[in-house]
Amino acid sequence: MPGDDREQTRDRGETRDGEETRDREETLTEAFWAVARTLRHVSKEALAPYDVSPSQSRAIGVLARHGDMRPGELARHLRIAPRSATEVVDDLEARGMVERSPDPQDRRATILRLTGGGAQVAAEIRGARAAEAEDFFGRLDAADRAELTRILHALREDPENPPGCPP
Amino acid sequence: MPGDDREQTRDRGETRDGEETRDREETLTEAFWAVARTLRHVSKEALAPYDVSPSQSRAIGVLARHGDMRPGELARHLRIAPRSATEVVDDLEARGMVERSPDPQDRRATILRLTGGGAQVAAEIRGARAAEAEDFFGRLDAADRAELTRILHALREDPENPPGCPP
DNA sequence: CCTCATGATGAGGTTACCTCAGCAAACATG
DNA sequence: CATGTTTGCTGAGGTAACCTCATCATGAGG
Repeated sequence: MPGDDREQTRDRGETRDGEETRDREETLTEAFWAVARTLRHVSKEALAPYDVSPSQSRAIGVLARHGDMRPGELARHLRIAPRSATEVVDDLEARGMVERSPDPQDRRATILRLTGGGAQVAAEIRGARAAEAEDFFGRLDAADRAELTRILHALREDPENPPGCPP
Repeated sequence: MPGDDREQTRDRGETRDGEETRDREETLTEAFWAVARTLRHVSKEALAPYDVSPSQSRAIGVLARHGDMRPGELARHLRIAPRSATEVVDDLEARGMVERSPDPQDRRATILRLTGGGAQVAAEIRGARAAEAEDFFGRLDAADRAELTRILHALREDPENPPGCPP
C-alpha cells in the first residue's frame, strides 16, 4: 500500500493580480485556502530552477522515496490514473531523469528507475522545498508549529477511504 | 481593490485510489496538503448537486458577494486573466445564471448580473459549502478551531504582492 | 487450452487556464 | 479637433495535467 504522495493538482495560473484587500468575514475554509495558495506559490518557486513541472517533481519524489517501481504503482502513489502515469514517465524519460526497463519477472511490465541525474534533481528539489517550507512556516514559533501539526493531524481522515475504490 | 476570491485551481482528478497507509516522517507541508486534499474533496462534493464547475461556482460566488461588475473586475477577483473571465461568463450565461448587459456609462464595457436562478444557486452552494466545511472542521473542538484560525491568519501574507503586477 | 484479469499504451477528450492579436470606445493632448 | 494611447472585451489558438475507452500482450486459474 503506497503512501499518499499526491500533493496538489493543477498548479498553473498565479498569473496577474496585485490586490491586497481582504474581505473580512472570513471563514476557516477561506483562511485555509488562502494559506494553501501562498504555500503553493512558495513550493512552485522552490521548483522553478529545476525545469520540472510540479507533476514531474512529485513523480521523481515518489521514485526517490520508495525506489524502483512500475508505472501502475507510481500511479497509485500519485493517485492518478495509470494512463496518466505513463505520460509523466514519458516526460521524465525524455528529460533523462527516469529509465524504463523490462521487468524480468513479468514481461508485460516495465520497471522505472531514477537515473543519476534524476536522483540528484530529486534530492535537490527535496532540499529546496524543505528550506522554503521551513522559511514559510518559520514565521510561527515552535509552539504554534506544534499546535498546527497536531491540529492538522486531527483533521486528516484516512479511515474513510475516498470514493471509487472497491474492497 | 477586490478581495481575493480565488480558492483553488484544478479540481478534477480524485479518481481512483484507496490506500490508507501513511509515511511517517511527515512534514508540516505534507500534513497541510493532505488536509487540503480532503477539504477540496469535501468542497467538491458540496458542489456536485448543482452541476456547476468549481470555477463557475467561484465566479457566481463573487457576483453574489460583491454585486454586479464587469468581466475585468471579476477576473481580478478570481485572479485569472481577463480573457479567462470571459470564458467563465460564457459558460454561466449559457446556463442562464448570469446576464450580460451593456454598460450605459462606457460602451466598451459589459455589466454582469446574476439572474434569479444564478443568485439562488449561489446561495444554495454557499449554504451547502458552509455546512460541509462546518462538518469537516467540526471534528475539532471550539478551542482548536480558534487556534487554527489564529495560526492560519498568522501565516497569511498579503503585504508582499505576488509577482507580475507593476505599481 | 480457454477464459479472465492485469500492465502498459494509443487515441482522443475535458477543464481551466494562458498569450497574442484585433477592434471599438474613451481619453488625453498638441 | 485630429491623433495617439489606453482600456475593455473577445476570437483564435495553445498548454498542462488530467481523464476514459480501446487494444494488445502476458500471466493465472479452472
